[in-house]
Amino acid sequence: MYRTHTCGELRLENKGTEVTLAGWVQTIRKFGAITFIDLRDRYGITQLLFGEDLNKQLEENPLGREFVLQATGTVNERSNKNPNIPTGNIEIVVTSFKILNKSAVPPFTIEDKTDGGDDLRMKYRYMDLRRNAVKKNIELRYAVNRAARNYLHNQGFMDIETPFLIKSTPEGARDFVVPSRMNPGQFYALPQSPQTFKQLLMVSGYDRYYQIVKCFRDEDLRADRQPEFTQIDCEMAFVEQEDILNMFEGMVKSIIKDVKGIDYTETLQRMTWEDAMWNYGNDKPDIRFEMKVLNLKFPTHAFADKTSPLASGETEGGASVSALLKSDLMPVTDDESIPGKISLGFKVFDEAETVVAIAVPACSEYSRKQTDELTEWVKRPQIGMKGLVFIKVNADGTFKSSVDKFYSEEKLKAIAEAANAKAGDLVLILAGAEERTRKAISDLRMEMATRLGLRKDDEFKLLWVLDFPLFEYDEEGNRWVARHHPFTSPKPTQIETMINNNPVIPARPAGGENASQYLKHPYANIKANAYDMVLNGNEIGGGSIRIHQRELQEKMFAALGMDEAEQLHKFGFLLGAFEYGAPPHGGIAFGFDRLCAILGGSEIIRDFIAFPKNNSGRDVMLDAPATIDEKQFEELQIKLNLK
RNA sequence: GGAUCGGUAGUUCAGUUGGUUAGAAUGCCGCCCUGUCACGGCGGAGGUCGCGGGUUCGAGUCCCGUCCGGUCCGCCA
Repeated sequence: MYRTHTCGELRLENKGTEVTLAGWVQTIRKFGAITFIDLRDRYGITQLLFGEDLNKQLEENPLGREFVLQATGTVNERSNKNPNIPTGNIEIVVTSFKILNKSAVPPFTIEDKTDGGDDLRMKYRYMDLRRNAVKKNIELRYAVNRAARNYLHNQGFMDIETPFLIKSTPEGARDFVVPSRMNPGQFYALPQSPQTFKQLLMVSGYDRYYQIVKCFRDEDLRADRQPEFTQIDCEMAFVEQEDILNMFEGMVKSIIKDVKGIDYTETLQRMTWEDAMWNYGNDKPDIRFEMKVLNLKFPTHAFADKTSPLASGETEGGASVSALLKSDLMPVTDDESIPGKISLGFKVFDEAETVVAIAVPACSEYSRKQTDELTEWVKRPQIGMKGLVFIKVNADGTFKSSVDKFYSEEKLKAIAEAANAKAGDLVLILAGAEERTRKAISDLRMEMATRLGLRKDDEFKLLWVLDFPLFEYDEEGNRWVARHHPFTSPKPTQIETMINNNPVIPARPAGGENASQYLKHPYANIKANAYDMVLNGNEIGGGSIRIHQRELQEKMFAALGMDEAEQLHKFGFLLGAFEYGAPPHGGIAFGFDRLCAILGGSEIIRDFIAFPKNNSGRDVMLDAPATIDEKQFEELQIKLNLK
């Protein structure tokens, strides 16, 4: 027997017991005659005391960090107790010990605050995983896994495995492909998700399915994106959107309760996609803080139902304009060559498709240097704005703005008030093309919140975002693509629109700065029966009510530019299944790694995966991917043609 | 595909306008120490400044190329 107890369980009540522990040497503290050794395992750390009588043995068998050690001795009450660890009241007075295995000197310290950099820790991940900081992430991951399984099992869901070797259907993400030796020249693809299989399971009558399952996408990586990642994949039959929302709101609350001990009792806010874009510039808004977006000028084709609280009813080049944008300090000359176009007097706002603002709390004291720095921040290529307009709402009630020469103080005041700015706030205004500007104001909002410490990683705010557009326009391919996926059903009232309109869009006029031409097509306004769950500004889950009739599915494929032959080749099995009694169904999939990371107070999913890949998709420990043997190429009848 | 930051001792980093023998902390090795738990004290070893080329009397420092890593944009149905 290697051990009688773990290194985390002995307490004062075990005093006098003879025990044997096994673990890794964390630290050695030598004091001439006596030696302390902290012995570590998965469960904790226990101090071993080596007395004078063992000195000779220690000299003959010198210990080092990370040696695997077995020690037998008696549990003793410490004379100097350590309140920082659970076993701090006791120590083991060692009577005999055995080195089970030696260790080379580790390249970094196995401590919470390690001295090792990311790259090195990944190369020696098996040692990095010994560190408490990593271990508690892996433990949290397992806790989330169990919580999800418990909830779903109790709700009657069945875990059913689906295959990993499937067929490539190059829609959306790039597939990882696997050559087939038995079928030379042919390839499997690894699933980007078990989407079609879970739909087929609904057709088969397994009306509550789930799987915590690996998915694969051959796309570039990010801090929150890995080429292989895990989803909590779920599907239900005989459900409407409402049923799914309630079921999975329950699941996430149950996970938060089990894992974090937090009773998340409030019903999740539901926000339409359009409201999210309008008020936050983002389809996954972080609602832990306010700082909502004020729309001063916006393209009416992008927000059919929206009017600015300050809209004067005037329009300019298809955009709705707040009267506040009209300069009252500079002469206004209406450009009569464009019917309906109104000149505002301030060129930057004149030329912009969209003008949006946020009020940043308690930043009116920003110095010139700080506002300049913010301006540089929005001008970076990643944000891509040409500049930043600000209004300082001073504590004494005065206003100071970078556009003082265009706007009277009354007007600045009215804008600031409309943006909900209080005395001491700083109003930031961005102007430009719709999509870019809206993304920029969202990025700026998040950045300012981060700087102000408003994004607390121990606070959790959930949200449903609903009514996504069904289609998105791919300018490069000059075609519509499914925003969610091609199995998502449109809102029933909009099926007509989908059927009765030609998906083809006239080519965009050359040199047009306005990239949102396609937004004017009827397809742009078709909304999907789709929903995302958002946690602290991160999309943690998304799903939809699916199409379950062959006719509509064919229409959808056709809208995405697939002819009949292609449809049958890629998805014939699904279209066939829909002819044999497919029930109405829908589902959702949660990003398991991401959910774990956020619950762990991080956005870096790598830290919550035992053996992750690096930014270039490499496993630096295995040094994979790698070349394969010539023999393997021969068996596969594959020749490299590297460029 | 693109942008950007970084690569100097085992490790984490500093290294000024180009200028003598490239530093610190930590780790490692040795000696001392009977109550430490970030132990302490004294001493020691440890460097192809990622790699290749160039400019220069002289390059860790400047230039070009390249490799590796981080972050982001594109991409991620």
